Amino acid sequence: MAIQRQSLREQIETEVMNRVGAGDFDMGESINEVTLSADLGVSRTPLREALISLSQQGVITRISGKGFRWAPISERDFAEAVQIIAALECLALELSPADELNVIAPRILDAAKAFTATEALAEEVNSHDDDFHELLLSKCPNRRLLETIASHKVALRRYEKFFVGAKDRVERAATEHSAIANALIAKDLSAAQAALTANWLNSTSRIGKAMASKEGAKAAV
Amino acid sequence: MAIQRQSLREQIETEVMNRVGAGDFDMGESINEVTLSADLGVSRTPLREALISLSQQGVITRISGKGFRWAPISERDFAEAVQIIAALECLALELSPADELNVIAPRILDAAKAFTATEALAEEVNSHDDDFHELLLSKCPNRRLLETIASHKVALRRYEKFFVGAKDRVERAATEHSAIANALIAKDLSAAQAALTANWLNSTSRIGKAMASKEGAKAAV
DNA sequence: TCCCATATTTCTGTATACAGTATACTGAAC
DNA sequence: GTTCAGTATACTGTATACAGAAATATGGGA
Repeated sequence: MAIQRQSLREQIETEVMNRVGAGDFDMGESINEVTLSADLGVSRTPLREALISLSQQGVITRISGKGFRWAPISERDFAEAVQIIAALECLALELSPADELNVIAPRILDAAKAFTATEALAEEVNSHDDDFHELLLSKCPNRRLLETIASHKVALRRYEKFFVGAKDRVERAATEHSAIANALIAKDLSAAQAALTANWLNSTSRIGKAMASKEGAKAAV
Repeated sequence: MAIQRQSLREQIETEVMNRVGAGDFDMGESINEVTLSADLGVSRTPLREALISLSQQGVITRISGKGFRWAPISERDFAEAVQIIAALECLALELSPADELNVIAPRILDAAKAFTATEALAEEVNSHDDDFHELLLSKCPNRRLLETIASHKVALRRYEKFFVGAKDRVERAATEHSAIANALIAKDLSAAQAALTANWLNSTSRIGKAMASKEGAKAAV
């Protein structure tokens, strides 16, 4: 049994990010360390350490003397992160040994198709999406690269709540992911990269619309 | 007058990195928080916060329960970081508005040539190198990207000491940088990207040799 | 001499305490 | 009513204290 005593700081980091994903915090607002630490049932020390870690990942901004603040969200901010992730995932594909990529290509296609089978539960869709990308990059030998990608994806969790309502999300993802997988099966790396980039960049415009409509709904209340 | 009271944590971070660049620490070894904080004349709290920040940048690794450790250096580790930086700087060029890039292209060439004029003082060479890349990316509108690139470059400071002895470094850099600049002047973005990538990847093989010779010198003592 | 168990020390991870700065509030002058 | 000064409060940044886990040293038995 592999009980891995996780440090409080790490637990706090994941818990905070779960709450961020659930939309429990107002992005752009400042963070009260005392309140939050009390809410989590821990002291300020490990909380601050977790917040510093998250600020390095772009989830939080820190202003000297004024403490921490949830990094504001915007379509532009989302686009910036996505541009980086897309480029890095393309690099990861490029660095993956071609033969190993061929071996897993069919499985990647399966993962892409698995989408359509799911019910539209938001969490389940997220999980499938993560699985797909994880499998896609699983043969990349550059571990630092994989860590960097993961780090940037953390920042995107601030936008999770905007995804829940998207009806056509499942179909789109399945289509786009299948395109990537098929390109890999055809041993066409640059086509796979193009499809992968398209997959990411498309999400930007989707988010833009989702944010606009949610903002409208919010204003109506 | 713009006095900006810097937090202790930030000062520690820069001081620690300066010492890393100077080769004051043995990479791969564990970090004693008490000793280091006493040496810096601060308490453990801001030191730990700085170390956490640096661990996010890949300068330090942390093992639960065993504290911090200087991330080991190796040619492979260097190569991993360089692959990422090269890809991200290429992306930054791609995202820079073409017209703005044209405007600064001559200045970029000047910066490339400025190299040859310098004496071979290690610090001055580093500074020129940084200036060149900073100017090159100055028109990139994706701020997150620029921060990410900077973050990865911090990790490379662990290898600074291996650069000092390189005689031909100045000429090589001048040549490679000029190639980048000339491609930009010719409005050939992909050629510029190729030259930029080559510039970075070349540094990997150079580091490999430098590490081998320094290691040999160390073993001889 | 080597190995293992136990004791001791060291060090990390977390909580608490304190100081100084930023913010909010109150009240008086205009 | 508005503006400014002065005071009180809240909060961050840093230092210190404490508990528990690792690492190291000590000693006895094979």
